[in-house]
Amino acid sequence: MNDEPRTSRPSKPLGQASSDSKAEDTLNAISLTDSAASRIAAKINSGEIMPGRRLPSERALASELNVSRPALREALQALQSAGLVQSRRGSGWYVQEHGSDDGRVALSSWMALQPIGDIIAVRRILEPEAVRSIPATRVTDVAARADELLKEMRRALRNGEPELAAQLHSSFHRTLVQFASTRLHRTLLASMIDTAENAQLELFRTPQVDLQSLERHRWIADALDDGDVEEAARRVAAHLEPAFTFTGDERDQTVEVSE
Amino acid sequence: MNDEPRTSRPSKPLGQASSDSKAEDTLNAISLTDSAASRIAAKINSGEIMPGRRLPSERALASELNVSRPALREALQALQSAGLVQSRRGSGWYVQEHGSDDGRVALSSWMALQPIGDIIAVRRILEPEAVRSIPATRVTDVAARADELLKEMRRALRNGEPELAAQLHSSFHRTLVQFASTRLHRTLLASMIDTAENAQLELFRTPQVDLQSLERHRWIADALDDGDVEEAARRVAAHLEPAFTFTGDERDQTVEVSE
DNA sequence: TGGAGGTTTTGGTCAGTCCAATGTAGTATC
DNA sequence: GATACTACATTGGACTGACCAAAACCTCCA
Repeated sequence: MNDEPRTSRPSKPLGQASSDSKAEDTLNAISLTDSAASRIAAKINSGEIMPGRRLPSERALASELNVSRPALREALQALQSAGLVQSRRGSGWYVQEHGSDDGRVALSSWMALQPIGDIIAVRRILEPEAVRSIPATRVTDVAARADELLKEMRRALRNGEPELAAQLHSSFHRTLVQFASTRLHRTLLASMIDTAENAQLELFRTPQVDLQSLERHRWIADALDDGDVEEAARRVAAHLEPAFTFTGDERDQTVEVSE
Repeated sequence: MNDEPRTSRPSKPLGQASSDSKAEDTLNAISLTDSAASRIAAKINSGEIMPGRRLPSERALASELNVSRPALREALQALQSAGLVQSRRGSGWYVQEHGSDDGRVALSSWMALQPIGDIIAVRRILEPEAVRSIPATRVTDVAARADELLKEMRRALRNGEPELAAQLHSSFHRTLVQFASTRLHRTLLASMIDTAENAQLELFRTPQVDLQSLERHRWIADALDDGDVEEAARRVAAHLEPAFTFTGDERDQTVEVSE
């Protein structure tokens, strides 16, 4: 077949635009898409393209990086998923601003891959701290909202709606942590709470457990009703104690080979 | 499930393409790629395709989801970036196993977008807890390694190698947290420490600050030398106090409008 | 001067084609 | 009969060229 070293693209006349493409060898060995992605990421992280600014158009970038537009688009899509860039139809690709919330999809799908037990364990560290950050002036607000959610939760459980209950349970926790001092703190917790929701669904399907759970949440809310944020934080920690939580990791379910 | 006549692809006002799917409206309104990505993610998260198993081939999946292969590939690439799936050339796309470490690239690039001040603040919560998890039997090991790193750090600073110093600084912190009880805890911290390293570089370039920093790390290591993990944890927290840290966010640099 | 309307640019999507890595079945060999 | 090798089918990787729609830009006219 082709006796040429595999560095050259098949029948591509453009050849090597850069005569010194030695450092790129390692990247080329992987995949063009990945290579393009890291080269774009490098442009961004190095500050060559500042946050908020526009990248060159797809066609321009593609020719600059010596890849086809489809390959370039795959790379951009990957970077978008990672929260590095964002596309605006008809306008261009823009470098994501610092602290923008859009990367949360990336975080969430990543978090979904983590063992639920790990998530609870880390929440046990982060969540009490977030509760401690509730301003004294807002404690009553939070307590009121928590009470409301618990009431709805009880109703949902009575009506045999475990999905709704699980959802309300997530809202309860999100309510508790809404005043975490930094956005990162809030975002991480929100993502972990969301991810845990699915697993918690199991809990709410077993009648005995769901009532226990409700009681423990009532216990937390009581502390808030008293305006005792510190005690509430302690109770949240206790609530997330491994012994109490569902570390379900049932790999033993029947795995059917669908064709 | 969805048998609506979506055949007419061009000239399709994707405004109200679907007559029945209400839940998908929001997705459909975005982009075919995104829609495909979430539909695949749904397949995975719902357990329809278990971790480790193979997805249908690109051609099959594309026709199943009523998108073209390029669009499908963009979606897959995005999911891969998020750590949900992984491709094996010539074999197929596979659902990533739980707890696999490959998603860390996604986490790191996401973390890199977060304000450095936020990162430090969250580290201040997670890092002391990780230090507390050092087993009594391993404290001397950790202490020895920490001492070693500090020595190298001092040498690097004297030799005017701030990059090396920053790197060693990261290693120091990674050493402290290596016994965090869960992988998620370790991964999050590692990612935050790495991200912070770049910002910390600034510190190590200013002679006064670098020595202060060295002193504070010495202070932490001393507690470890005494075998007092609890005290070490407290000192780590103090070390990460906002007042002490560099929250650099200089947006005021000249932004020139190229072209 | 200020819109209205057309033109250009840009991302979104598609079809068709080829290449290379992988996996497999079938054949030849011992 | 077991093993090694070859040929082929499948699959991801990549490219070309084209068209559409949204956005941005520009021109021209009132």
